[in-house]
Amino acid sequence: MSVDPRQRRAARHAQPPASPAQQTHRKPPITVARITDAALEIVASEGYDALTMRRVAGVLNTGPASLYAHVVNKADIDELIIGRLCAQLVLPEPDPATWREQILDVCAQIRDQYLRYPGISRAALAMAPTNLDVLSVNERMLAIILAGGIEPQTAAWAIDALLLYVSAYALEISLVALRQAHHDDDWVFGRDELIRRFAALPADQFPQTRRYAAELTSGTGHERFDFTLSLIVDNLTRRRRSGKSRSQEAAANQQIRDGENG
Amino acid sequence: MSVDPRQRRAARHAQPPASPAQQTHRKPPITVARITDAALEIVASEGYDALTMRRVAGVLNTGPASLYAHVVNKADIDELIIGRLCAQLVLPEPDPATWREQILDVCAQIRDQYLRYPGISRAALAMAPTNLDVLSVNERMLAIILAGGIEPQTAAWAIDALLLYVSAYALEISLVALRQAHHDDDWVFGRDELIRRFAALPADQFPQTRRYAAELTSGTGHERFDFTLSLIVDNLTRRRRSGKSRSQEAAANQQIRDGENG
DNA sequence: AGCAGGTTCGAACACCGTTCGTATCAAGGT
DNA sequence: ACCTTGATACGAACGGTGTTCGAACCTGCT
Repeated sequence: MSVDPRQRRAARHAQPPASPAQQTHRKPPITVARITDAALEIVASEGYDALTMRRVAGVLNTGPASLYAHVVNKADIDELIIGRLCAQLVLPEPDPATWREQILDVCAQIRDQYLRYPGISRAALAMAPTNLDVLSVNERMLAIILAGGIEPQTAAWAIDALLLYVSAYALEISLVALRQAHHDDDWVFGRDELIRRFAALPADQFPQTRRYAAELTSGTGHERFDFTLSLIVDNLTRRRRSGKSRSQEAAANQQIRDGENG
Repeated sequence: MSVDPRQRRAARHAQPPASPAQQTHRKPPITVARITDAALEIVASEGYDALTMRRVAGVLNTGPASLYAHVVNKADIDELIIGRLCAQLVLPEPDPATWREQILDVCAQIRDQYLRYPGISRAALAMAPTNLDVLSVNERMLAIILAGGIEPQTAAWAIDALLLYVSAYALEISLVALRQAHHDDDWVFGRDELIRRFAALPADQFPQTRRYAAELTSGTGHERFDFTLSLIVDNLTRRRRSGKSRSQEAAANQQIRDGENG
């Protein structure tokens, strides 16, 4: 019935475990799960740029054409690995008392998963928001923020902002890490080299950059990450609905859209 | 002596206009400026994925090998077009009274430039922060935020957060636009289709997504963009250094956060 | 047994970034 | 005038990519 892998993908969710351990034969069959495993293995060890149809097929001891019976596209493989990655997250039950820590924890988990598979966030950014696994993450994040008493519209946009920033942050970190690993030493600069370069800029054109080179290059750990996420989440609490002062909230929303050029 | 295009790139900045209008011959010579023009033309009309060495060479009526006398890499072309794009921004003189509007305006300009050249923000995300033109933008943004009385460390991290978010936002918008343009109609969903899909999700697993499908899919214009940027910039004012006399600036900021502290 | 349909996969297509070697061409030095 | 020199231009090719085609193969069912 399902020759077309598109129909396969449509029916991929909700699969019974089928028969257990029947591949006593020499060559195990190619499955979507094995393709996903191979792809993630490649990305984890060599980065997203090395994720190639031929490389995946090579891990599975076959040719690239064999994959297209199980997978529509390379974009389909991207969707598979992002889905697997989302499924590995541990999503807490929404708790109104600790919703802030909960949402920050989920974001940190996503970041760490992205960093475990360098460059994979590029696939996450390019993926359509149709996938069930990423929708599950969205659902849980929405539930957590709603439990914090934030307005639905604010919560929805906040989730978008958080996920977008997390992806971009992980992508940037991964790219410099991959550049370092590939060129091995130079052509990419460490923090000291970067400060030296900033100090060597023309003084009349880059006064602030020269003066604050240390601040510009700091944030080696995840300080920048924590900074931005706290910025977003802290400001969310100002817009939470409270039974008393609706006027306060109206003022806050007015403040939102007084920015430029609507 | 400068056969090597790397040395060309090093000497690319600060070029005298050289001899004017000497190409009275039939075929104008290939220059870095013409390569940049051709590349931007391609990206503007067909998107970043269509930016290819062969396409650029085709616009210039030559073969791909001819480009490598002027350019090191394709990454070098990426750097050229991002630099050109940054140079086209109009960066205001820092004004302590309107620093908030100024920084939002610069971000909106960057966003619009990114959207004018669909997918180009991928190149911006992947580029090393060494380029002079992007450093100029950084410098000006830093000066603007510092004029607002924000602490240097906070300002530096805020710039990073803003640029990262703007790039990711523009990339996402560009990608869905390109998907719409390529597949022409279906396989990509408009907002109505998306709401319908959200409503069709299993009720026990996606209660919030089903309930707030309208909020999740709203923000068609740049409302999401304005929301997030305001979120970041508004919360910056809370961490400004409480120091010397900054009366007018304090008044402006008081106006901003009038909803707080009664 | 015979058939049918899903699965595997070698070969190929069109395209990509990049390199090599050669042809072209303007200017400089006898 | 010629020859030399050095930079530019570019056809051809290499190895890699995603994807398709068609023929084999195997498996399960009548």
